[in-house]
Amino acid sequence: MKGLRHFLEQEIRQRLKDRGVEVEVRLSLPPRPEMGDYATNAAFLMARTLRRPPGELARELAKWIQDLPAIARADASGGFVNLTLEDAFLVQQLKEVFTEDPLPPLPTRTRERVVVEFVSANPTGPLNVVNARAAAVGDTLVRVMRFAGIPADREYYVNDAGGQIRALQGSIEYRAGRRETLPEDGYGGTYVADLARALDRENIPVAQWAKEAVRRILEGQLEVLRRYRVTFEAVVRESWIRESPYPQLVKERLAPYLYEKEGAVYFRSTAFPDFRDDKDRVLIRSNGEPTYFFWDLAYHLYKADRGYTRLIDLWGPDHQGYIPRMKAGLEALGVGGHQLEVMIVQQVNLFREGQRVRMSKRKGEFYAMEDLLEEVGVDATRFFMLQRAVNTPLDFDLTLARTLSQENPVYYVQYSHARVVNLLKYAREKGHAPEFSWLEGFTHPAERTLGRMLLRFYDLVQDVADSREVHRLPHYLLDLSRTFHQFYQNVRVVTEASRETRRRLALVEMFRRVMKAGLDLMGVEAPERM
RNA sequence: GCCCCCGUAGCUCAACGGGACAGAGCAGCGGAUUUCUAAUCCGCAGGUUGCAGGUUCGAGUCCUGCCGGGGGCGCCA
Repeated sequence: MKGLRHFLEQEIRQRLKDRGVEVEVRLSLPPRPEMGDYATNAAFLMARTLRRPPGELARELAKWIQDLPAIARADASGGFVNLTLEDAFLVQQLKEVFTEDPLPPLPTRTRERVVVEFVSANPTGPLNVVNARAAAVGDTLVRVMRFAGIPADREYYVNDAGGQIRALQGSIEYRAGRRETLPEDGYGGTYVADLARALDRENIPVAQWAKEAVRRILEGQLEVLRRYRVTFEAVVRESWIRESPYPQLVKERLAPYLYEKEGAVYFRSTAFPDFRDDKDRVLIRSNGEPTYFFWDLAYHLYKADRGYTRLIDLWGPDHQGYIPRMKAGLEALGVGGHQLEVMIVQQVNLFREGQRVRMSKRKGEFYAMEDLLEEVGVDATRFFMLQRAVNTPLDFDLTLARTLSQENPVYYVQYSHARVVNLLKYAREKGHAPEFSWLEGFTHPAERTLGRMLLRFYDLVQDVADSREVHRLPHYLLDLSRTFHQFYQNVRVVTEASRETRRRLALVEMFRRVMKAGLDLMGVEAPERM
């Protein structure tokens, strides 16, 4: 068991079970480090059902578990039980958990198969900054899940059919002077003019323009994403879905929930109280054209059909109201509405020199994802995008992200990696290599603090994978960096004393591995020098 | 009018099933360096968690109402 906390929780749960007590023991960090390594509120939880005072139960609980080999001390404090771990146990864990380089992912621990769909921008223009946020989150979530032993894939959906494509066609025609007016819902960006010029010059038949434009725009989007270190296991086109058997399947399976009104076919989404849709939804318009909702259901059925048991979608805030009908639809399709998990990625506000940057100018020009990568780079962009909980709006400070200095958290973290690499290199030049087996205890408090922080890594990875709270990863790495910098400040590693040097180098090497693994999960570079 | 998200230090944000004295970074002030990289470290200061009630042994977290910001309420996608 690689997660220290998860391991201890199980140990304690088992011990209590032996005493005839069943309680979901959860360990947390005590408010102040001197109180111990972990704390549990289990006594409070037991108090309710056993109808006994928590303080008393905590003392009893402490007595029951204090002789566990991992535990040096268990102190009851109020209703809490604070645990201090045995140094020997911590060291043994460190040596066991961090032996391999690079750190290996956890073994598969579920039958679930996850597909995360994100960005899925319309192929009618360049990617924007919210797409950059969704890309960072979706990609990192997949990386973390895989590392945590949950099979997961990335997917990109292309709406290359329907009204917007007609609008694109019309917009290009207009820009090429083949049409009097811009369509009402047309696109006015300069990229449309560029496309018009190119397509015209290359003598592409006018009827092919939209198709060709979509191809080029999509390629451009995927290229920007590749530069951002995001690739997809699958890119699925709506035009392909339309030709597939899935639309027919949707019609058949939804039949019991369909009715006609005013010439249109409605899906009775309100028939599923679990998902609380306000009203029934049109599936087929009165003119015979299916709605976007219909094609989207077909697409999601296709996902389930490929063996995915959990469908995670990252949507923009303007799609909030779309969730209930989609879940109801999947329920009716037999996929199960609860299999769909929608993460709403909130907006991104750009600031430069403290001033709000207007993202959309007139004529369809806007600050695009490419501009962001060019201005602040991939590392800073990914790091900043991952730092906040996805369902809260994000203020992105371009000036700060660009700053090559102390106040920039990206460099703080990267610097700790560069520093540790340099330290190991220096040691090697002096003839010292890390020796794990010589690590038997701690000779300085900062060593223990660092070791304890390292052992949180696999716990964190599992927590992030389960909770989907990707922002906890950069926060942990920031914390871990701080701990390492403190260690570095307080503990001289390379000295004349060869044995002490080499056992300290073992701890240093473990830090390097964890930091490297953590940065990899975020898709952020781990520099060797800065 | 109804639905969803957000409101925590001057600024940007944490707070892991409701848990202990609400924590970081930045900005501010004061210190540490002829370094195994100072892109670092240490210290000081900074709070009625938007407001008012409620539930609970215990609320930033749950419930109700209100205020403020954002988004949605199409036979658009």
